[in-house]
Amino acid sequence: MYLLLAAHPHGATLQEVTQAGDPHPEAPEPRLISAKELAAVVRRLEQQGGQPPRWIWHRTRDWYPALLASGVELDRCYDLSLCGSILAYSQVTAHTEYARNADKITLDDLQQPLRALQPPPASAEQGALFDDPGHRSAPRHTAEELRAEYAAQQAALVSASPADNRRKRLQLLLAAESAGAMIAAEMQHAGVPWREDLHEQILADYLGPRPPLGHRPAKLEALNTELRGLLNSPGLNPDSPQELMRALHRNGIEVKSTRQWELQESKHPAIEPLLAYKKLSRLHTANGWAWLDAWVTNGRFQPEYVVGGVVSGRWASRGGGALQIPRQIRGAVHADPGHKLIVADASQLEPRVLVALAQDSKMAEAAKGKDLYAGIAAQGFGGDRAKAKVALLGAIYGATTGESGRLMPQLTRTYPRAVGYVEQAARDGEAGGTVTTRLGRSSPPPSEGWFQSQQSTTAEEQRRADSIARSRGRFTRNFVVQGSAADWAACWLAELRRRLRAMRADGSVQAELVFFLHDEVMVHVPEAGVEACIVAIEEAAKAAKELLFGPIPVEFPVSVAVVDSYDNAK
DNA sequence: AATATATGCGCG
DNA sequence: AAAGCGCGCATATATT
Repeated sequence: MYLLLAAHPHGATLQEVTQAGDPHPEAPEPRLISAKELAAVVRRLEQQGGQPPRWIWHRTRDWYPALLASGVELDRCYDLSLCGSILAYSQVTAHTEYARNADKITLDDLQQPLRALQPPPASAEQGALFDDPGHRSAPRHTAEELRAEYAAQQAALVSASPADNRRKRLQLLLAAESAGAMIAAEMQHAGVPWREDLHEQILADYLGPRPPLGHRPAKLEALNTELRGLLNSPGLNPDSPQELMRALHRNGIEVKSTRQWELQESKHPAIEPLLAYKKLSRLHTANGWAWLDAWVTNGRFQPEYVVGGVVSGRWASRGGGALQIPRQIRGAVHADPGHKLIVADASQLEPRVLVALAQDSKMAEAAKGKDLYAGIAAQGFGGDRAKAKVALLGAIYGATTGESGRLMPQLTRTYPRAVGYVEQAARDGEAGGTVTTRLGRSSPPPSEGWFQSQQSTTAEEQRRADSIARSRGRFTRNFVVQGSAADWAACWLAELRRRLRAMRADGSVQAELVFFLHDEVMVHVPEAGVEACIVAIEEAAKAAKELLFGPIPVEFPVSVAVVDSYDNAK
């Protein structure tokens, strides 16, 4: 059953449609549901017997958080905004009317938030918000508009070529992207278990007691005093790069910037305390007491995950820097009593994805073991694992200089197919073309300005144009690998969600997905459910590989850690 | 005073 | 200007 939900000034319009997006011939007319009764109606439809419906809506993040807050969890959805973005740009559907009209319909339009249904009436009193005229505005999209949009998207999908399973894979991508949107909302709803007391202990150990507002913590203050002495700069504020640079120069430390890596080169006695200051200052400003106050509530860190926030298909995030939780404070991420955290990450995901994409059998040989870099080292780098790693990552990122640049010819000799694959992607990008991930997400085309920049006349302009072209080549080179890895991760996540939901439904294991970061997931689970969860994580990884690549002889191993505290994972 | 850009650093 | 991709955030600094 396909149920379309559209915003309405007084709540929502519900309409049953066919898979293709036509009005359902036997279903009743579209039905108006008040904001107040929405959650209950959705729950009833979700739980009536048989296969749960697929909810079709403009944007998952406008609807789902409120439903979750009301205790309603759904099985499947179709996110018109996210799927529309993919279909509008995908080369798999580039020939369709949908793609041609895309900039008219379109993304700008689709990505505007719907204002009609504001966040959840979590309680009866808050429901009153809806009666406040100030919060009411006409919805941007009627049910009919959304139905037509859905029908157009399905038509585009159906007219994609079935050859080589491209259509099937694109369909899979749309399903995975929509599932990802639900998972993102569910993870935000659940939050990462965060022990404020442990976090404060960590801060106290590194920085000293919590200082009054606007003051440096004791340890930073002490380091600052030491620095001022060592650099003969009594008024120095080391947080000011300009002041710091001048002070360093006065003391004969000839750096061009105040970055760590450059400072490390100097032997001056002020360097050590300076680096220590920078390290601690970073902790204080980025994840100190202010961070804790702002982002952790009732023992949970609840960042917003932005599905579709990165063109490659990776997720972005908002609030609290969820994608950059530093190692220093991971000890504060701690399972509830009687629970464990299962932290699983896909080992060396991007290189393995490259192996599968390029069908490089020689590199697949190297990828047989758990440690791909060791395998590569044994085959072509005299057993030097570090070298092998630098070379391979350099190929994926487009390194031209430095050690990894120098190692490229050696890598190319041993693995012409794998290197050839990313080289081709780079050349496509340099020429202004677009590239596509395994499941069919395409890189955005260059802007018109880009093509203009390539029409250069003078030698100086030409140099600049080449540099811009190469930069785009590095982007497309990386896009095919990073984006296909994101395809894999999306399927992994969706498959894992399915399994966890099944276990929750049969009452066996109450496990929750609480964190996701590119190639890593965290599940919070009662101790008794740990084994079942590990199986689910591993099975989901296998399933993801099959879905993307079929039965090819490339493994995507996951490393799993069962811990009380995140800092004990890997 | 408000807003935009640069710097630096954290994560994958 | 860290070789070489992607992101977010806090602070300093520049611009209006």
